[in-house]
Amino acid sequence: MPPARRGVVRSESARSAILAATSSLIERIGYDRMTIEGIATEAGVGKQTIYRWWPSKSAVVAECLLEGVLLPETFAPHDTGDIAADLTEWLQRIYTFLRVPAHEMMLRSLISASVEQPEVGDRLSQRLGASPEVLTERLRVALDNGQLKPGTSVRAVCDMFVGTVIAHLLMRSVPTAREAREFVELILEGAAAHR
Amino acid sequence: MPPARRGVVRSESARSAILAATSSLIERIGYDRMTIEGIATEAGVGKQTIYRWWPSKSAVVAECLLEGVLLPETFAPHDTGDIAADLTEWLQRIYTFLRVPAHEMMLRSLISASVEQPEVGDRLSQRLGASPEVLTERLRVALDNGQLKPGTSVRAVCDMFVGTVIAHLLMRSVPTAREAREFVELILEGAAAHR
Amino acid sequence: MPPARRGVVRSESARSAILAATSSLIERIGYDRMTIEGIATEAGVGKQTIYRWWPSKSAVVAECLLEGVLLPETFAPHDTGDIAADLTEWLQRIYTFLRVPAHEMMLRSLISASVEQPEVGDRLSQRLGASPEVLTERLRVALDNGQLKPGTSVRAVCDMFVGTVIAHLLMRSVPTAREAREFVELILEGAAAHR
Amino acid sequence: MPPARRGVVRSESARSAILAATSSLIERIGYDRMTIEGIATEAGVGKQTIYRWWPSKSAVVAECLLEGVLLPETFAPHDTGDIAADLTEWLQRIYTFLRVPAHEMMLRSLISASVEQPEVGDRLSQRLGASPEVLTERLRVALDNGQLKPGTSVRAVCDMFVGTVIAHLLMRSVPTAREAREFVELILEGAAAHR
DNA sequence: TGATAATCGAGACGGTACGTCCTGTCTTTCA
DNA sequence: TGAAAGACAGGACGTACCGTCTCGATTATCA
Repeated sequence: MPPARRGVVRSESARSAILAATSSLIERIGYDRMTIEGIATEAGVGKQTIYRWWPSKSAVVAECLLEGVLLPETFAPHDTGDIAADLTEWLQRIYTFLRVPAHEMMLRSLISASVEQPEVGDRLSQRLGASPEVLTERLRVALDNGQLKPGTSVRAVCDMFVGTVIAHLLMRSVPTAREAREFVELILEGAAAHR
Repeated sequence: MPPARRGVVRSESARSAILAATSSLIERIGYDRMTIEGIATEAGVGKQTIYRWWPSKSAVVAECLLEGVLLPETFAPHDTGDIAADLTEWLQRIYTFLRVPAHEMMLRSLISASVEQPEVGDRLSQRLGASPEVLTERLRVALDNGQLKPGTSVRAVCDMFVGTVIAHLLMRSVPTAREAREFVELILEGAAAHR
Repeated sequence: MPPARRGVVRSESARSAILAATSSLIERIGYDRMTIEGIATEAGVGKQTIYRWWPSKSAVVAECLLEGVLLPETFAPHDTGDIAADLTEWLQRIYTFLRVPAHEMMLRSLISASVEQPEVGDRLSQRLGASPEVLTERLRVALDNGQLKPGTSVRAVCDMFVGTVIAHLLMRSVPTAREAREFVELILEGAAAHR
Repeated sequence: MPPARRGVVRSESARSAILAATSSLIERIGYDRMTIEGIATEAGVGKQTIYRWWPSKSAVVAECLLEGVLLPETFAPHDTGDIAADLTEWLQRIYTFLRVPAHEMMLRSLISASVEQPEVGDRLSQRLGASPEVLTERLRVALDNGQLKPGTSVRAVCDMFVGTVIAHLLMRSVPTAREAREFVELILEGAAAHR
């Protein structure tokens, strides 16, 4: 039997207030201008309560992403059987989301956080649907169906998708729906089974 | 004719000392931990001299990139006639560069700076060779040679290359030389002229 | 033949603009918050033009006092033959002047300047009429008339008058007309010829 | 009942270190050249800890005076029964003290501080012994003894003493012992009961 | 049923950096 | 060649946060 710790347990209400405050602040003022003190005040919590459970601002953000407090929608590609159509629609959905300035800023904030904390980057690409569990799965299905050329590196395709989204965020140029389609075609033709 | 301003002109020695100090600091401690005061001290310059000419830390970094003080090598792809070989070699050169931890940190720093200042992002991709002036040119040659399928969006290909490099930086996973080759093949097959 | 100095001579208009600006600023914001740069801007003059001719802010103020730009009225005691009445009226005139807040602040400013530059203190007491040339003269007349006891130290009486005014300025308690009269009586009885 | 504040209380050690540092600096370099940053460094304290408890440099000085950290001796006049002798000795003691350059500078510093903060002026005259509690008491005794003329304004006499000391400080002319005696005689004769 | 132990809110603390303001010097151009 | 304009190195300002700490109050377990 473990030594069975004594004393008050961690307050769930404090924890969720912190995550909510973080989420709210990152949307309103962005990651860089958000401060630990600001989070604490917004959450009605002592600063120490944050430092007790998280080592850094970026760690709090990472947990926000994990909990879905931040970026609640998950951009998983659908499966209609047509891989090109599915991916195009998925990419367009992401770009549509990014056309809302608050969303664009928030995602750019998450890139900042990723620089400090790689974990945030992982969770971010997970949310975008470009994670092993989601996009990979969809691509594997396409591979099995013969829609992709055997031997295609699923990971490379993922990286390309995530990378391009990030590159566009950094350069502040969200592509049009048409460009998104061209982009998918470009990649898929490389990976397509040449019938 | 302009009113012909009177008084001392901007000091070139102060300007270059600031850029040199910025470059040195970003390599040694990274963008986030670098401060304006630190730059001023390192450059032997008053803080105000920095604020007089640049609005922010990221703007100084942008000018460093422009001047080639930071990241002096330009990763332009060669032109041996074989587009696949050239791009592979180019990508491998970048990844080799990134395998030096100081370089990796510096590029990650530049991503941080890009979040604040889109201009840094532009200059960064320029330095990586993935700019209209360099990579584009190489791709256009390949297009003309018939090595690429007509109608291929050169910009999309560029974005993909830059994006992937950035994605790998954020996730701290620099690909091997073999993965770099696979990656080029994947993209180029999509864009290749099907002979 | 004298060496006949060449070039533009000192600009009188610049000099007077500087004194006027100093005077205006000291009235509006007080000595401590007034800056050399502020004077230069207000006077439409280069900073160096001030530094060329005066060693410090307080020296400019001293010259303002000397020129009568600042504190133009001179508070000389009259001579009606009755020394007590004359000094009482004189002191009341000063205290009436000080009851205007802007004047009180200005005089307090001049105390600040005196701490840095004793010359300002001299000029200040001169303006108040408590200088060798004015008050002393009036007292000497009273001495000769037999209104003051022989051997009275005229300088001591002056110091007492100036000192009391300064003490009241520092403690922000400007005496009433009645208190001023009592004050003169107190001093003069000590110095009065006991008939 | 007050809301019973929670959390850490004010650190007494920080407070006294600040007062000690202020006192030391004002003696060494004077009020005007003393800076808040200098005090903080000297006291081994964060700047904010000073700003948290005092609104300005002069307020810190005022508290130093109150605590007796600065100017620890109090120049109270003695009571030997002879009011003239007591006051003369008292004034001479002050002037002897002022003949030490460091002391003279310190008192001049306190005049600077008084301009900004009237409270400093009050405390200063208190320390000089010319406060309601000390000099007044001595004069009242003299009044009761019949050494002073009934109706003499004790406050006026006080103001005159303090004022003269301040005037001499500003004009950098510390009187000799003989002048101090003459001065007391001048005032006291005015207030003396004419036997 | 206390004593013990951990959490909580609050916020003071020693620090670092911010971005602004001013100092006193120096340099350039104009009249 | 004096004056305006204003850049420069330096340094202090007062503010904002950092991450650590201590306080008193509040639970929850252990003895």
